[in-house]
Amino acid sequence: MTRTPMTRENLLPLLAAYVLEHGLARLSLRPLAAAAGTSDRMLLYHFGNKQQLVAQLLEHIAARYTLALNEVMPSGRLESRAACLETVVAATRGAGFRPYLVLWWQIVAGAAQGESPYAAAAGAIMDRLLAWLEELLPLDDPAPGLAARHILTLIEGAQMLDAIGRPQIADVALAAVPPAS
Amino acid sequence: MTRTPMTRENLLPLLAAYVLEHGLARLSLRPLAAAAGTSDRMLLYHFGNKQQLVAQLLEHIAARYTLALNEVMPSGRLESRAACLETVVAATRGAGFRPYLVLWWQIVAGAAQGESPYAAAAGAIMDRLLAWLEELLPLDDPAPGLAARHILTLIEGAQMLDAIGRPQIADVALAAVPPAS
DNA sequence: AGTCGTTTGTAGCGGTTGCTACATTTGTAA
DNA sequence: TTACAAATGTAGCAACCGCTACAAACGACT
Repeated sequence: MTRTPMTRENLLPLLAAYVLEHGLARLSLRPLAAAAGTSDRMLLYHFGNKQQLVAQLLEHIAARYTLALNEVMPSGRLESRAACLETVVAATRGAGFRPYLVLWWQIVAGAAQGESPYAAAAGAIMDRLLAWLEELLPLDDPAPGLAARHILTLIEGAQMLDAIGRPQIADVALAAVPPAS
Repeated sequence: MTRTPMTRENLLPLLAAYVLEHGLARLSLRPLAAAAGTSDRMLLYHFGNKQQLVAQLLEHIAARYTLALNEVMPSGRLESRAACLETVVAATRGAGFRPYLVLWWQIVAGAAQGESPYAAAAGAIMDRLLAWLEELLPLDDPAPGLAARHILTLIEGAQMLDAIGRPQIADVALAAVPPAS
């Protein structure tokens, strides 16, 4: 029964799991600590205060999110922009992504309000997603940078419409052919 | 000095103004009431409890939002899909819309979490925006329903990217030509 | 043996939260 | 004038919040 020392690093996954289930909006230290098998005092001992805890948690979750994407996604290039769009949409609409997406819109809301840790996490995730989209596009695409940004914008709009219960609007929009190629 | 009777109806605009400035995420009754010139007890007297207050507030704000759109937007039809996209983006990127957009992403976050008043408000706003986009498209557009949905999806994706501090991505995406017409 | 960082126990601070109890004042209609 | 419901003032409840204080254990390392 060697008790693991509960450093910041091996605490973060437990905290992230709780946050993915319960969201960031009404996060409070005591239930969070209980879920991770500690006390609020220990969280403050390790992270200083709640702000810093949340900031580190956002970094951790942003990293996890891109890892989750890598697992779900094919590694090779696809044959067209349309295939690229379709593949990403199909993957991110899977049931396993729901918790991430609920959290995602809370992060966006925080970023929109100007809270910098949220904006940083959201920006990092989008940058990663964009780079990853470019690697997915066919090699002969005439303008991969443009295409990737276009597809990303469409996907995010569609995900928002999904989130608020208007997937039909997104479906029609996504069925429309993306620009040439 | 005839004291206005402070019914629910003439209280809502004052409450909405406060919420537009301070957001919904950390809304609490006492500061809200103070801003509207009442007490928390009166708010509960009029609205029953906080949940119902927020629900009515969301309805009110959704209505206001579409009114604000109508004021900013041209009434006639435009000559192309591209012009339509450009016009809406320019209007919603104006400084006057910032408070609405900050609130908007909080509503989306609430909707994504499954809170029904938020989903209802968000859905109503998107439906209205969609109908309004269809009326803006040129009469000779071959598929106005499809075009409106496509443009709406793009716009919302772009607004999210704006909100998180990545307007460059949105710019490139919006510069790409929307599908034929 | 002694040191040091980590973990825990116990307890509480001052503040805010949504909400309620009770008594009182107002405006209006019979 | 009386009656009654709407509106308000004052006061407080129990719960929770982030955070702190102080002291005692623990473990690993020198």
